[in-house]
Amino acid sequence: MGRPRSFDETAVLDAAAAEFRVHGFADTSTEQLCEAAGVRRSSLYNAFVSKDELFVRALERYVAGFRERRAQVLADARLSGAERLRALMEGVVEEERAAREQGHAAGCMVVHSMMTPDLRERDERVARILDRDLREHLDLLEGAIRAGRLDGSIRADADPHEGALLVMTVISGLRVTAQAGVEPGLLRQIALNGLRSLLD
Amino acid sequence: MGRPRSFDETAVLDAAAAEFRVHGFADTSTEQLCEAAGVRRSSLYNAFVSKDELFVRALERYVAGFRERRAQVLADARLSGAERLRALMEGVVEEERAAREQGHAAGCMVVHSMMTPDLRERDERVARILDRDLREHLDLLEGAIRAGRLDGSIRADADPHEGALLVMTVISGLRVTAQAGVEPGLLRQIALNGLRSLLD
DNA sequence: CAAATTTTGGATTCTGTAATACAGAAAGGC
DNA sequence: GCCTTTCTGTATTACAGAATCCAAAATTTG
Repeated sequence: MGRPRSFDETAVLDAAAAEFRVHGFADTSTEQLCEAAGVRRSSLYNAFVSKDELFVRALERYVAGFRERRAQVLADARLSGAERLRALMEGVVEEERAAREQGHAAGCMVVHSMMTPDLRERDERVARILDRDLREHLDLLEGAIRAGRLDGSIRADADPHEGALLVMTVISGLRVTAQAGVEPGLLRQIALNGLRSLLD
Repeated sequence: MGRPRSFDETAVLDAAAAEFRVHGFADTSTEQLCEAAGVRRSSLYNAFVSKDELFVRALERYVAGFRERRAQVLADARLSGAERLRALMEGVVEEERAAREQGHAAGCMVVHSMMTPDLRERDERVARILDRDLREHLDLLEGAIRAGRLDGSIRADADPHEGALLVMTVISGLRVTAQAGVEPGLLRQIALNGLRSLLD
């Protein structure tokens, strides 16, 4: 009963995440969010309590999306361990390439949130989401690295945990480097070189 | 003539940079800045026009400091090319170790500023400073890599430009990873593994 | 001592923006 | 046709934080 919602809640979250990932929390106004989502302010506040609440939900959805795509790649038994890592990096590069076509870098909600301790402190849920995402990401990466050691595509002397942290570090670094306007082709090279300790 | 300034201008800039590097521009209030610098608001505004102006000057000084320390290491003819890169990474790790003792990660004004396109747009000086810093950083790195290729400490097939970008990427990535609370020892391992394509 | 300038401390103003309020139209279910 | 809910559009409020102002004390030079 009552008029149904005319917009897709998840579409709004995606639009919000798209803004937050490039501008970060503080530099994204509710105005921008309405604009990007194509929703009036009243509707937005009616559906999502506050900017903080919207951010948390957008972050949740953002990491969930990555979690899924990551799992898809990193646990794909058809690929060797090394191929999984390469495919993962390719995904990042592709994202940056697509963003570049729009005239900016892709940005990253996780990098922004990690770099902003105040955000984590103001809402413990943000900290929880980031911690969980990190753990899961590292677990998947370690799995892929172990698989690679078994199938011979990854150096046998590579430590899975250290290797996983390296992959995370390179991805975060790429997010920053991409902001300088470095071309996707170069980003790919950087990514592969960065993982050389695992792949050779 | 007149009462002399009782505080050291550069000390205030350093204190401001210390705040900005962990909280970023938007999440640092003028209150915090006064507090950190031990200066009254009136004095601060008297000496530095505005928060924006203070930020630009703090950023200038921040990158100048790094520029100097970098040049010291990366152009040290007594070290092999590889040793210079290792010393550079050691500096980053050491910074994070020191910050960790204070209970937080070191942060980075450059990473924050790079990730915040709005900042670069609002003040072209910020863009100029970042661009110049990037160029100089890459130049120094390329020099060290070339030196390493000659002295045999760096792989002969390493492309200097790609290598320099890799080093920058790894450093930026470390700034993010450090925020997750990873121990300095691990950070060092990550750094070395990340540069494996150059050092082996 | 006089002039100049900064400091202190607090009060005040200004501004951007998050958030609320509201009236009427629209779109469903019962 | 009635009830409920959401939508549009605009207007208003609330608040945080940047910036200004001020009067009195302090510290220097000449």
